[in-house]
Amino acid sequence: MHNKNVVPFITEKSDCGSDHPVCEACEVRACGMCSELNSDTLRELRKITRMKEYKAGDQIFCDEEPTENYATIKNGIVKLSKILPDGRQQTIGLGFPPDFIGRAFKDKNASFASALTDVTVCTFPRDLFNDYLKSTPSLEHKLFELTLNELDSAREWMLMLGRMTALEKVAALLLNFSERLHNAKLLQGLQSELNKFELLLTRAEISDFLGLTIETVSRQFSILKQKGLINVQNQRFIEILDRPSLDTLAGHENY
Amino acid sequence: MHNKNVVPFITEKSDCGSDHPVCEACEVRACGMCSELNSDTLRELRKITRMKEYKAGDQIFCDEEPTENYATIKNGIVKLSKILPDGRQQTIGLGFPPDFIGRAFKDKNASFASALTDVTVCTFPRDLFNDYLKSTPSLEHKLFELTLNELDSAREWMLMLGRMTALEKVAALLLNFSERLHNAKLLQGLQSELNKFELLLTRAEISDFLGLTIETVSRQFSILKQKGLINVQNQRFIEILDRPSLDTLAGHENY
DNA sequence: ATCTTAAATTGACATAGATCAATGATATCG
DNA sequence: CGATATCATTGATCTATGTCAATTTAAGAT
Repeated sequence: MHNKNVVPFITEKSDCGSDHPVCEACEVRACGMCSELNSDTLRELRKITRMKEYKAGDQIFCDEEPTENYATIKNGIVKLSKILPDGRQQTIGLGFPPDFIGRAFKDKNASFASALTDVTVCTFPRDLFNDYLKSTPSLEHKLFELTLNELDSAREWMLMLGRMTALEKVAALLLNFSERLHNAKLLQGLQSELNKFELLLTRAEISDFLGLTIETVSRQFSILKQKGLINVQNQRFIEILDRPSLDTLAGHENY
Repeated sequence: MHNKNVVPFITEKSDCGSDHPVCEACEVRACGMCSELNSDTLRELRKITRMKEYKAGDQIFCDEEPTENYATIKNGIVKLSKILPDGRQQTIGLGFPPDFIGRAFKDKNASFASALTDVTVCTFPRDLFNDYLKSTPSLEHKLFELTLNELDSAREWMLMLGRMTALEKVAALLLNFSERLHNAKLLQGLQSELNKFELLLTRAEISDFLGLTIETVSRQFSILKQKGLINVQNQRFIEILDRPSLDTLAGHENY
C-alpha cells in the first residue's frame, strides 16, 4: 500500500460522535451538500448518517459491487478512477471536501474510489438517501450543483487529456491541485499559501491522472524546475515560482 | 462551412407551431426534460419556449458570450467542444435528442456548441428557466438525471482519451455512435439497423473527438476494414461486421 | 549510523502517432 | 459531361512519449 507516510493535510478532528454526529460542527456544514438544509431537515438526515475513516491507499468503493453507501468528503482527498480490462488505469477525478462520492439514483458505480490521503467521510445508505433526495428538493438542488461542477471539471480534463503536451499537462495539474488544496485548507480554517504546498500524489498517481507514464511526468518536473517555474523539495513539496508562466502553459487565457 | 450536404437523419417535422409549440406532439416529449411535467406545468413552460433551427455547421453558442438561452435537442446532433488559446480543439461531447444544452445556473458556457447535422431545438430564456427550475422540483430532477448521464459519459471518454490506442479509440467511437444514433432514430419512430448507419462526422470531427489527427483516424479505418471488422461505403456509410471484436477493442468486458 | 525499501530521476533506445506531401474519391456546379 | 472543390487515403519521414534499465534520493527500521 502506498502513501503510508502521508500526513493528512487536515489534522483537526471534528467533534462528531460516530453514530449521531453533531452536524452543526461538521467541517463541511457550510459548503457541502447539507448547506441548504435547515436544522429540522438536518436532524432527520442525521439519523441515517455514519462517519467512516479510511487510511491512505484504502479502497472506498469499486466498480463491480453495488454501492451500499454514498458519502460526503469531510476530510482528505479521494481518487476516482477507471480501469480497462487489461489493467490500464485512468484517474477521472479527485474529490476534495465537500465533494459527494457515489452515483445518485444508480446502484452501480462505473468507477473505483480510493483514499489518496487519510480520509474521513460522512456516509448514508443508498436507498434511504435516494428516497430522501426525492422528497427534499433543496438537497437535490445542492447535489445537482455539485454534479454540474464535476461535469465542468471532467470536460476541462478532457481537453487536457486529448490536446495538451506532457509539459502542459503537468503545469495544468500543479495549478489545479494547488488551488483546490488551498481552498480545502482555508475551508478548514488552516493556514495555507497558494504557491507552496505538499504534492500529495506520487508520480504514479500523477501519471494515471494525466494519461502519461511515471518517467515522462518526472522529466516534465525536471524541465519546469530547470526553467525556474517551480521549486521542488524532497520530491514532495512544491513551490510555484512563476504562476503566470504556468498559466500560459496550461492554456489559461491571461487578460 | 462543412457538412452542407448532410441530410438530417431525422426527417419528419414536428407539428409544433414556432411560438406556441404543441408540446404533446413533441419528438422528445416522452423522454426529454419535459417528460416529468404534468400538462398544467407543461402549459406554463410552453409560454417561454421557442423553436429554433440550425443548419449543419452553424454555431449554436460560444465560449465568450453569456448564454441567452438553454435548449432541448429535438432533432439532429450537436457537437460540444473546447478550444485552447492557440486553436487546438477537443470535442467534449455529442448531444442527441433529447439532451439538454447549456449550463444550468450559470450565464457562461465553458464550451462551444455547434450543429453537426441540421438541428432543431426547443429553446427557453436562461433567467426564466432558472427560476422555473427552482420552483419545479420534478423538472430539476429530470435535468439532474440527464446531467448525471453526461457526467458518466464524460468520464468514459476520459478513460478513452487518456489510455486507449488510436485503433481502440476508433472502435469505441463507432460502437458508441451507432448505439446513440440507433436510439435517436427509434425514438423518432424511424427504421434503424444498429450495425448499419451513416457516419455523420467527417474525419476531422472524429479526430477532434478522439484527440488524434485526421490521418491517424483514416489509417485506423483502413485497419478495421482490412481486419474485416467493418465495411465502409462512400467513406460515410458504415457497416459493423464483427461487433464482438470491436467491443473487445473498445475495452467492453464481455461475459 | 547503516541497511532496506519504495519512489524518483536519468539515460538509451523503440515506437505510436504526428507532420508533410502526394494521390485518389466523391459531390457540386456550370 | 467535364471542371472544381472538398474530403479521405496513403506514403515517407519526424518527434514526443513510452519502454527498459541503471542510478539516486528519501524515509524508516534496526
